Amino acid sequence: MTDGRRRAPRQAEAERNDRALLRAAREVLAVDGAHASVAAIAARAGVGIGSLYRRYRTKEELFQRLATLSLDETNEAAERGLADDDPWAGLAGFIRSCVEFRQGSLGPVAGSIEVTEEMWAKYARGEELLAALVARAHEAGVLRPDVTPVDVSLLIEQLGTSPVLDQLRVQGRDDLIAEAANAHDRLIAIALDGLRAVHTRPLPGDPPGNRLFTERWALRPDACPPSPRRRRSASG
Amino acid sequence: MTDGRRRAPRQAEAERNDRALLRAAREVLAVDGAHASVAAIAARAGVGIGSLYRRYRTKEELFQRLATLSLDETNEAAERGLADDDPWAGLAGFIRSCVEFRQGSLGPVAGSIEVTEEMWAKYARGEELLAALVARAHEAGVLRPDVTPVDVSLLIEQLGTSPVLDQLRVQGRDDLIAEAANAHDRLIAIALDGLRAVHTRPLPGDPPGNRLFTERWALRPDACPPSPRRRRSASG
DNA sequence: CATATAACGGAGCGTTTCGCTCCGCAACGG
DNA sequence: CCGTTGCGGAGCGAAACGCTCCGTTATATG
Repeated sequence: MTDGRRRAPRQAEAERNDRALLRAAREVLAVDGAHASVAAIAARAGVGIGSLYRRYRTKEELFQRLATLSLDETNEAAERGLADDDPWAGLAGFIRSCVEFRQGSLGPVAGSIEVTEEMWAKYARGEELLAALVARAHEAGVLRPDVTPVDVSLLIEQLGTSPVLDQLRVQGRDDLIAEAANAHDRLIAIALDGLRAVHTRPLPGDPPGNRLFTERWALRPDACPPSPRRRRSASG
Repeated sequence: MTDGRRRAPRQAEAERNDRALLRAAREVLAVDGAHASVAAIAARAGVGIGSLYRRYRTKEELFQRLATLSLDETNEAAERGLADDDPWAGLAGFIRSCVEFRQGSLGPVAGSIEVTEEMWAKYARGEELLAALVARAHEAGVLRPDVTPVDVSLLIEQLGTSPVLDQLRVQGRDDLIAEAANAHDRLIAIALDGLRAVHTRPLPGDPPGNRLFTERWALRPDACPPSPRRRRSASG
């Protein structure tokens, strides 16, 4: 019995492994999309499959935890953005943060994992924060007038994956990765400038609705990727 | 030998099937990335697998043909852009065209198929055309000064896939597809505006080099997706 | 040293998916 | 009738996948 006095060294290793798993999962998801395999995640984390399954009972559970943490990171970034006195810098910093930690890489798992109540709650909170960020930028006159929070969210997802960068990573071309990352940064800068209020021509069509985000997360039973091997059979 | 007089009716059907296959391949690639399966392509084209393999001997051959056609489309779009008297409209139209026909969806197969000499030649031609398009826009002062042709190419690839749109398509949410497509158009408009010369702040870092494009297409034997079942064994 | 405990890595099981082959069938021409 | 030509898809061997199970290794105590 350690009684909680001092962490056993193996317990510290377990914690490091958990963090490595979550980071690896995000990276593999960004590259392989919906087909990301647990074996690839474990390998990338430098951890045995056994350890992964000791921490998470199923692939779905791992992805749910990842999604929850991603929502947390999003909300923290939004709060940091609101804490910035400059409305534009706050919004731009938020977008950059979300792109940086690859918020969008979880998109491919939408519809294939069950959305917990905790996740919905965090998502709703993030919606409020983003709405505030966007509203403040509009009031300050620094954001082009017809840009909506949904536009911003979609832009984050669009920029959240860098095809070239991810592919070079999976190919192990470490010599080109820095250049590709810089190239990606340039695209982000271009897109952010496109959001500025200097552009007065209205955006095409009607503003997109929230359903584009919410409905794709509705669990559809035929979505195969994460858990074809159902643990808990139809219970109720 | 029909000698080219009149196509037999079955031959016309074969041609329609070929076109359907190529279109389906592009769509499936956009959604499933490197893991796109021939069965999915054939099914989406409404064609039997047998017909696919009568036209193309391997999956690799299909993808090579697709890539070649994609390069043709790119070059035609660039020529149309140069034919436009307005330098900005020409460049923007080129970008829109490439995004529209999903030029970027072939990215995931890079490194997994052999690049033919014909493909390299067409690619080189496209490089020249794009350089001319960009140079002309710079001379007219409508494109922000430090944007390079590689920036433009990467932007096309970045915008070429719409995560939300593709996912809704695969989920069969036809009711939301129009809205998602419109949302994607808004992002394109934003990004294009970000390219305009009204923005004078320099882009971060050094301009990206061509190697980001060329080197990823170098065939690496461990890239699994398209033809694990090698047809022609090492015939060196 | 022996023993107990706890976290580790990965071989391997059963299943699914994949690239591709093969063959029976339908549509035309004589 | 037969011959030709293109069609669709069942099914084969191989690979990948989610997950289980077990032998190994590291620490703690005598």
